[in-house]
Order: sequence, then structure tokens, then C-alpha cells
Amino acid sequence: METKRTRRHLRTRQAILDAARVIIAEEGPAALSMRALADRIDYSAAGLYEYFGSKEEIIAAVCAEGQQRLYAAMHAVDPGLPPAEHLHAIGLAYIRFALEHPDYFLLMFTTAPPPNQADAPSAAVHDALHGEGSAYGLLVQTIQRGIDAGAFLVRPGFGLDEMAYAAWTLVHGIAMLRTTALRHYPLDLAAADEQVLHNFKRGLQGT
Amino acid sequence: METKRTRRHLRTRQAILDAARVIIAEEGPAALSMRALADRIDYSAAGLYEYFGSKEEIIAAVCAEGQQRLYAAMHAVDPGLPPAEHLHAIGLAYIRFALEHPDYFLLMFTTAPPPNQADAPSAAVHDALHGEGSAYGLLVQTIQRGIDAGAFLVRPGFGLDEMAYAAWTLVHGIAMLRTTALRHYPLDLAAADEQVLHNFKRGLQGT
DNA sequence: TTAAAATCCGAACAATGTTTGGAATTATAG
DNA sequence: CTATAATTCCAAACATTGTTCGGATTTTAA
Repeated sequence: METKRTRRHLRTRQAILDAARVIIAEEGPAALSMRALADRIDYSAAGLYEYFGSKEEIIAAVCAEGQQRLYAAMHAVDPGLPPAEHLHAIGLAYIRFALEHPDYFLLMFTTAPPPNQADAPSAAVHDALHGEGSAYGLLVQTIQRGIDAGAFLVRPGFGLDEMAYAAWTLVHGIAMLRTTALRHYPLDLAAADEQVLHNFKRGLQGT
Repeated sequence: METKRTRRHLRTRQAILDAARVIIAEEGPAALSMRALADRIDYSAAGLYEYFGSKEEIIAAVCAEGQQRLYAAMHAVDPGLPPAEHLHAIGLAYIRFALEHPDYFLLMFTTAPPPNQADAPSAAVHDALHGEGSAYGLLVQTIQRGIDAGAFLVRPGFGLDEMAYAAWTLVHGIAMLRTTALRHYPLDLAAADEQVLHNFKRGLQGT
């Protein structure tokens, strides 16, 4: 029972991650160097390696925090809404998260080290996506509820998995474009987003 | 009239870009170092700076080539198709380009240095997107033809620009997810893509 | 042929991620 | 309480990166 040591260890670990997050948000991912990170919390660069094995591990940990925040943002929408509105709302939450935390979002989906899906057993890949507390898992559950309630029409070759995939690509395309190629784009795109989501909803509800 | 010199200059410039493209395709963007690049074409790293001002310029030039190839892929679809099918086909071409050249695609939309839209006059941003020979310009033209032919229904707050934006986000989301988070995903997603594009088409065609 | 310009490269510089060796501190055992 | 072990921390060094500098070599212009 050595809680005192480990508590301090954990606290320092968190301080490192917090500093990393701040640097990324303020100066971009390129400015995240081990020395700058160490300076900010009054450590030396070498000292960081007692807490993380590499810079990649630190970035991966920040990404994991981002996934949790994304999940939290999507989980915060009223679950009492009817399925279609529920799906609409969590889609908007996904987009809003990307617009409010573009550095986070881009880190998670572009800068991040690619999870080695190539050799991993596909069951593990499946679980990582659908697991509890994951944004994609929440999406799947919401759609499943819509199917159960008869609000979404299952067609041959377009069932739960395909619906979830389609919904994800939809909001991801919006989020990605608006945080990269269309960053600072002058026009207001919220109305178009609404139209797109509305049309998608209609597509799920049947012919 | 000093064509001999400039011809050689241009040829070397192109050799540098070709080598950069090969390295990125074979070993990823992270493996693109000035020394590795110089080695491949029997130059020294310092010599490259006679042809490009920085590594960023080289990457930007490779991205520009990628944009041209993307445009060519979309331009290659039969323009005689009816507007809705035409739009469908260039959307598939966009996705296919991303799947066949994921390194290229990701370089263009994530690794690439962000074009400084912040201070540029918005007219220039508009021209860069809509200009002749640009993929987005081709998309806009196709949709304009669909509107003119009465195949796509213009609604208040959802006109040409919004339609083009929506179409782009749609295929971009698919292309981006399948080249990053869903790379090596075991399931076949082509059928779901078809469903999504089909539903989008229906949305454009009216209530 | 001579002067000027364009090419090309070895060497060096600053900054990066990481390793190493050991000093200082803290916990555990006898 | 002491001695041993484990943890924490850092200065220094290493390899690799993008880039600059000075000069040598080659090509063009006069």
C-alpha cells in the first residue's frame, strides 16, 4: 500500500498531459517539444521519460483524453429525445466539438499515431470502436434504439453497421472540412449542415 | 532566350518532386527528409535549396500535383451523363482517388501546410476554390448544370454554394475516415457508400 | 578569353527526441 | 536507527533533422 508515492506520480503525469494540451491548443502540435513541455512545468526533458516512454505516448494520452471529451459532449444531449432527434443532436455535438476544439480534433484524427489495425485481430478493432465510453459506441446504440423503435428502416445491405458508418462519415466530413480546408471560410454553414442532417434523417426513416 | 539552362532546371525540379512523391508513397510523409530525398537523386541536401526554398515548399508542390491528379480523376467521368448521375460519378471518383492514393490524399488535406486564409482577402479564397482546374470548381459546375436542368431543387438557404458544400463534406467524410480511422477495416463499405450517395441525390432532387 | 552567373557540396549550426550515468531523495528491511 | 534498495530528477552527450555559409566547379555571356 504505497499510495503516497503513486498519488504524486499520477499527479505529475497529469501535469505533463495538461501542459501538453495547453501547448497544442495555444501554439499548435508542431510546437510541442519535450524541452518546451518540460520547461512549462519546471522539469528537464530527460525527467519526462520517468512518466512516459516517448513523445508519441504523450500525444496518444492527450488523444485519449480528447476521445473522452468527445464522448462526454455527445453523451450530454438529452436521451429522452425521440431517436431521430437524438441522432441529430449528437451529430451536432460532434460538429460543435470539432469547431470549438479544432486542435484537439485534428490531433485525434490526423496527427495521432495510427492505431496498428493492420495486424490486430479484427475482433479487437471492433471492440475498440464499439466499446462502452466510446463515441462510436454511443452512435451505434442510438441508431439501434431508433431501429428498435421502428423509426429507422433496415434494408438489405444497409443495417445497423452501415447506418452508423454513414452517420459518422456525414458529421466527420463536415467537421474535418470546416477545421482544415474551410477554416475561416466567410459564409455561414450552419444552415447547410442542418439541411444535410435533416436529409440524412429522412433517408434513414425509409423510402 | 536561355532555354537550355531553364530546361535543365525544370527537369531537376521535377526529379526532386518525383522522388518526394515516391518516398511519401513508399515510406510515408515522416520518412521524407532532405537528405533521403537528395540521396535518391544523387544530390546533396544543400543542393536542393537551389530549386526550392524549403522543405515546406517541396511538400506544397507535391500537394499541388495531387490536386491536379484529383481534378483529372474527377474530370475523366463521362460528361454526357445526366446531372444526378454525373454528380454521383465524380463523387465516387473522389472517394476512389483517396482509396488508391491515401498518402497523397492525406498529405493534401492534413499534412499540408494550411493555406493562410486568415489574412487573405475572401475574394482570393473564393477564386482559389472555384477556379478552373480545381476539383471544387468542377463540383460547382456540375451542380450548376443540374440546377439549370431542373434536376436539383433550389430552396431558400440551400442554393448552389450550400449544395456544393454539402456534396463535398459527404464524399470527404467517407474518404477521410476510410483512409484514417477505418483503414484496414474488414467490412465492405462500398454498398453503404452507394446508399449514402443515392440518398443525397434524392435530397437534392426535391421534397 | 574573361567576367559573371548558376550549380553543387562539405562543413557547420541550431533544434529535435532519446539514452546514459550518476546525484539527490524517498521508501523499505533488518 | 541504519543500511539497502527503489524512485526521481537532471546535465551531458548522441544521432538526426532543416537550414546556412563559403568556396569549388561548371556553365553561360560578353
